[in-house]
This record gives sequence, C-alpha cells and structure tokens, in this order.
Amino acid sequence: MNNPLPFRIRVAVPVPIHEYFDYEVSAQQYADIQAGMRVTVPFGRQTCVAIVIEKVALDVPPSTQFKLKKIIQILDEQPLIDPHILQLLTWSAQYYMYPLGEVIQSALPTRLRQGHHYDCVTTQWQLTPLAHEENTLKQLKRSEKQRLAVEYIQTHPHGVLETELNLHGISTATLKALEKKQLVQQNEVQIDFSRKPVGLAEKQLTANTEQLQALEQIVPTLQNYAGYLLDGITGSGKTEVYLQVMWQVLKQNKQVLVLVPEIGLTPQTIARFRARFDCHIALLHSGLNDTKRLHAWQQAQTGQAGIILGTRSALYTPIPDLGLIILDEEHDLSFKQQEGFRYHARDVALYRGYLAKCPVILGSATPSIDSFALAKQGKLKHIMLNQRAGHARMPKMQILDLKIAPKQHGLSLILIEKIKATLQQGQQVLVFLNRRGYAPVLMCESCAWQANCPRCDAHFTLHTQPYQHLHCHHCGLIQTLPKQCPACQHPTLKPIGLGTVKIEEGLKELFPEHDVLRVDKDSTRHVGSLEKIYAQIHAEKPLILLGTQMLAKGHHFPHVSLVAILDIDAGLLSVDFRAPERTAQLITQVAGRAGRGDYHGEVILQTLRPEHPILHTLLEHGYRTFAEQTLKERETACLPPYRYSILIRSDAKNEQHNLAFLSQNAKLLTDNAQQSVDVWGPIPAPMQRKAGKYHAHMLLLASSRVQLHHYVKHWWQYVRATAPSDIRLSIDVDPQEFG
DNA sequence: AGCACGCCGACT
DNA sequence: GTCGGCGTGCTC
Repeated sequence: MNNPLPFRIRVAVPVPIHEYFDYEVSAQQYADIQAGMRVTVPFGRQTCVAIVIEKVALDVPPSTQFKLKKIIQILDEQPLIDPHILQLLTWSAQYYMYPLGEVIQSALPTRLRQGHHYDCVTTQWQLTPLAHEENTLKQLKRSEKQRLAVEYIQTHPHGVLETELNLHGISTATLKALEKKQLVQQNEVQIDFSRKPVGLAEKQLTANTEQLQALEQIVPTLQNYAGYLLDGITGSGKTEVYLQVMWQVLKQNKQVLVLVPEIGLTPQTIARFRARFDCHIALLHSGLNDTKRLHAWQQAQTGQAGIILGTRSALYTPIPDLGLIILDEEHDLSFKQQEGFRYHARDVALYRGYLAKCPVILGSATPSIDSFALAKQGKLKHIMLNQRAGHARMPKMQILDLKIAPKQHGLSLILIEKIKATLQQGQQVLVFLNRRGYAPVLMCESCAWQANCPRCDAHFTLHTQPYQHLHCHHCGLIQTLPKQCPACQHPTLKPIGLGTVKIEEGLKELFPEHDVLRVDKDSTRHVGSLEKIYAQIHAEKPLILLGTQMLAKGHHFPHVSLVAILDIDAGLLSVDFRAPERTAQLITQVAGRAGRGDYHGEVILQTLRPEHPILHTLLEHGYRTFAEQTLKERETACLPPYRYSILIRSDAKNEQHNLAFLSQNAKLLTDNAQQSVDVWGPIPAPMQRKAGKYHAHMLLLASSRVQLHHYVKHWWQYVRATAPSDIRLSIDVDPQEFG
C-alpha cells in the first residue's frame, strides 16, 4: 500500500520570523510553480502573500510537528523574482540576520507585495483634439510649466510615457491640471518589452590621460565580475569615466544600475545622464508613489530601461541584462540602512555584481576606510584620478584658531575680511555650518538653567522661523519658549552657540548689499526651493551661500572661491571610532566645492582645536594620507576593517532591566564562543534617553567573519526568543554608526 | 507583524 | 453584572 507524500512548497512569509513555512499544493500546482512566484496562503488566522523559495523534494517526509495547510492560489505565471535576485535576497537575509520574508517585502514594490496582478501597463499622455485648435493653447500664457508640457507632448503625436515626462521635469500634477482643461489625455499602454538600441544624445567628451588609463583598465573586464574603487579627487572627472564605461555597456544592449546617495538624486543628476544617452531611464527613489515605483520596477525588469538610476533601495530591482553597477559617493552613509533590515548597499552591490558577472565601480573623492582596506587587500582594484579637469587647482586650506581670534557674530575678523575681498572680486562664498536652527542651546542668564528635551538627553534647539519655538532634533518634540526661567524666574533667556539661522542674520548684517542664501532642511522643505537656490548660485553674481551638509554633497558651485568651515569640533571630539573618518570626508568634500572654476580656491577652517592631528594630516598631506594613517591606527587598535563587528542595540523603559539583560546575554555569548568573539559593553548609548526610552548597546568583534557570524547567529536566535517583551532588540551587522 | 485568547478596573 | 485595557503566544 503506497501512500504518496504530499506535494509541498517552501515559502517565505512577510513576518519577523526566521523560519520558512511549508504548504501543500496539488500535483498540477507543483508542476506549475517556480521559485520566486507569489502565492496566497492561510497563515494563522489571516491570509497573506508569500514568496515561493523552493519546491520541497518529493522524497522528503513532512514534519509531523505541523498540520500542513494548502495554499490558496498561485498569483504569478512567471517568477516575479528571478533566481539571481532571490539568491541576493536570501544571502542578504542570512548575512544581516534578518527574516527573509521581511527582506523580500522591503525589496518589492508595495502593490506587488499586496498581491496585485503584475500588469505590464503604464501611463502615457497625448494631446486631445481640442488642444490642436489654434486658440486653445493661448490660455496657457500664464502657466510656463503647462505650456512647456504641451510643447513637449506635441512632439510625440503617438503619446509619450508619463515616466519620460517626469524625467523631463514635467510633474504629474501639471499633467492632471492640463487634463482638467481637456488639453491632454492619458491612456494605459503595454510596457514595450523590447529595448531600442541606445544612442548617444551628446557627443562623447574626450578623456584625459588618467581617465583613459581608468577606461583601459575597466573596459576589457566588462564580461566578468570585478570590483573597482575609483578614487578621484573632486573635479577629476569621475563622472566622465562612469559615462564612458556606461556607453560601452549600453552599446552591447546591456543595462546599467547606478546607485547614488539619498540627497544626490537631483534633477541635475538625471539631466546629466539624459544629456549623454538616448535611452530610457528608470528612476527609483524613496519619493515615488506606489504606482510609479511599480512602473519603474517593471521597466527595469522587462528590459525597457537601459539605465536604472536610484538610491539604496534600487539595489534589489530585477535587471535581466545587468552589465554594470556604479555606486557613486561610496563613502556616503545613506547607503547603509539605519533601521530594520540594516543592509549596506555598497557591500550587497559587490555581491550582486559577482552574481551577475559584471563589474562594480565604487566611486568617491573620499573613499571609506573600509573600501580603502579592500583595495589594499586586492579585493577592489584601486584606480586613482589625481588631476583636476580644466585649469582648476586644489584649494589651499588654512586653520583659524578661534580661541585667540577676535570675532563678530561667530565669525573671526580675518574670515570676515576674506569674505569681503572675495565678494568684491565678484566671486561667491560658501559658509558651512552643520547645525540648523538659530542656536543649539537656550540658557538662563542668571542661574544657567538650560532648555532640555523632557524625553531625551539633549538640549532643545532654539528656532526663530517660522516662529519662535524649541525643537528637539532627536525626537521631534516642539515646545513654546518659556517667558522666563522656569528655575529662577529670571526674565532673560539667552541663546548660546551658533545655528545656520543665527549666522545668516550675522552675515546679512555684515554684508547688507549681498544676497545670503541659506540651504538646510528648513529652508528647502518646500518642493522646488532648492532648485531656485541653485539657479541663483549658477548666475554669475557675488553672494554668500550658507548651509549644512546638504551643501557638501555632489553639487558644483563653479563661482565659489572661498569656503569657510565654521564648526566641525563636535566631529573632532566624538568617541565614535569612525568620527575622524567622517569628519575628514566632510571637510574634504566641503573644501572640494571651492575653486572648481578657473579661480584658485581657498578654504578657512575655524576651530577651537587647531592642534588636532586630523586637521594637520588633512591639510598637509590630504585625504589619502589621512586614510593610510587611519588604517594603521585601526590595525593597532584591532578595530574594523581589521576585525569584523556586529552591534546589538536594545531599548526599554527601564534602564537597569535593559543593561542587566544585555550583560547576562553577553556572558552567554563569551562562554560559548570562547576566545573567538570579543564583547565590548554593554554600555548606555551615546544618547541614553531618547523619546523616553533608555538605549544601550554592545559591540561584538572578531577577527574571523565566519566565526563571528556563526556564534552570533545561534546566540541571536536564542536571545530574540527569550527576550522579555519590555525590551526591544535589534542587530546591526557591520555597523557604521553607534547612535 | 497581526490576531487571538485571557485575566483585572470603570461603566450603561 | 459587562466592556475593554493590552500582556503573551502562535503562525507550516
């Protein structure tokens, strides 16, 4: 009597559980199903969308522990997730010790994860017959945007894709407005699966000797995996190298994935690619709505898009003919996800390139110490670009000791003189201060009481715009200003320290005849305001540009010849072992904004710690020497990248509970792992109390990655399972920040 | 994560 | 007497 075993599939369910789940399917379903398809399954008391990981081999007996349920239905005819991506996702889940179901979840566009059908339709727009009548277009005189939109659509009588219009800076809102006026109409069209041959929109620029050498190294390896660190000083033309390698790849009808930092995906970036290549670009960033994200994803998956341009989350986009991955500004922290599934797009990108057998180029003017180390080990090929394009020379840097310098409005008099001289020469000045708001502290003049956030271990920041208020930058709490000191009733509360708004006030007073443009999260909150500011900067007119790190990222300011860095002391004093690296990158990046045109730029650095060794290394020898030294120091101190690390974070309402729980489990780990894993801590987090919770963490270090991951994986499973419910835990493999 | 079951305070 | 607070336990 043979009682055949049931047909089963193994699926990942979008819940925070590390295990896979098995379901019964019919013989027909078993034949039809492939890994990467979506199925709906009964799960507990709900039904949910799950991803098929594998078919269970027919001779494996089912576990008697569970009663096997049947799936409800198969949602896809073809695998939604191709084998490469599925492997990339399972590897990521393993490596970052995060449940696969949730990892897949975060990689899928919302609509697909909700179980919607995979329709390959997208929206296109065309003019209505009404729009062709002569006088109807005259009513658009008052709207520049709508007129431009109509003019563009006019050149495509058969309709033009909404995504393409968006890439041209024509927003969906504008199109909707025109639709209301019955001048344009939308219709749904099938995504065109065929990729058209890619053309060059603009003539290729010629490469200089260094760029040519870089190309000669990269281009012959296009058919295979290779990791490159393109280490080029600001202005050395990394982008030109990217573009020329991209052309070689696109020409072969392959696709290119370009990853940029969160803040780097601006209209200018897109325009640069559009200007060079005549091909479809799929844009993937956090600001997209569900439908647009799905469309971009499908354009990548069907092969319609030649270039896939996006931020961190675009890494898991399916790209059937992937021929090249570029990750620009590879040192940027936004490539590491800072919550939940804490993956590092840089590291996963290297693995993706390996799976897809294509090169991966990591580019930066200030490479991360980790990438430097990989280059030293030969795991990345180090390509250096040292010449600035055109006539530009590196700016000269100078340190100003704030302890002895006489100052006014937080600016030393020497700096004020230099600003004056620069403006008089008709050039622009960039003032960098990494602190928004008016002042970081509000203090009572009489008793030294300070306005602190009741929920965090932090000062309130005083804001004066759009109205006076206290704002906690850590938990977001907003309060009104007390009329007098709550402790001693003294009427005068004094702002202490400098924020961008206060400096703006000072600069306007000192240079009333010049424009002062402030660029920070507060001044650029409204859409389009940043574009307006950039337009002013590109007009060749003397002005002062003032802002936070937003200014340090990517943008070119051709008319800036003086850069003032007001306060980076916090970065010099931090206990985080990566703080020097980040500070050095920030200084170098900000300094790189100067002297890009034909002027010889100058950089002034105001500090209370003029003797700090980081500053001297940077000034006298530059970033690369700093990186070399830092590497040596890390080696001596047995820190990453010479050891591998995992950070365990926990928070709870009760401080003692939290620390006791971590200590107890730390002992468990050291008992088990013997000498191979080193535990630092647990210690209270740098900001212990945040939003009313107590935060603590401990760092696990080992010289062998395999051993570290082995021990921690088992330990973590156990800790998670046994943790009391008042303690929230998270794991961070290869942590970058200790906040 | 959901969603249930389950045991203790203020209400028609 | 109930309605409902959210503590803990499970999901093939």
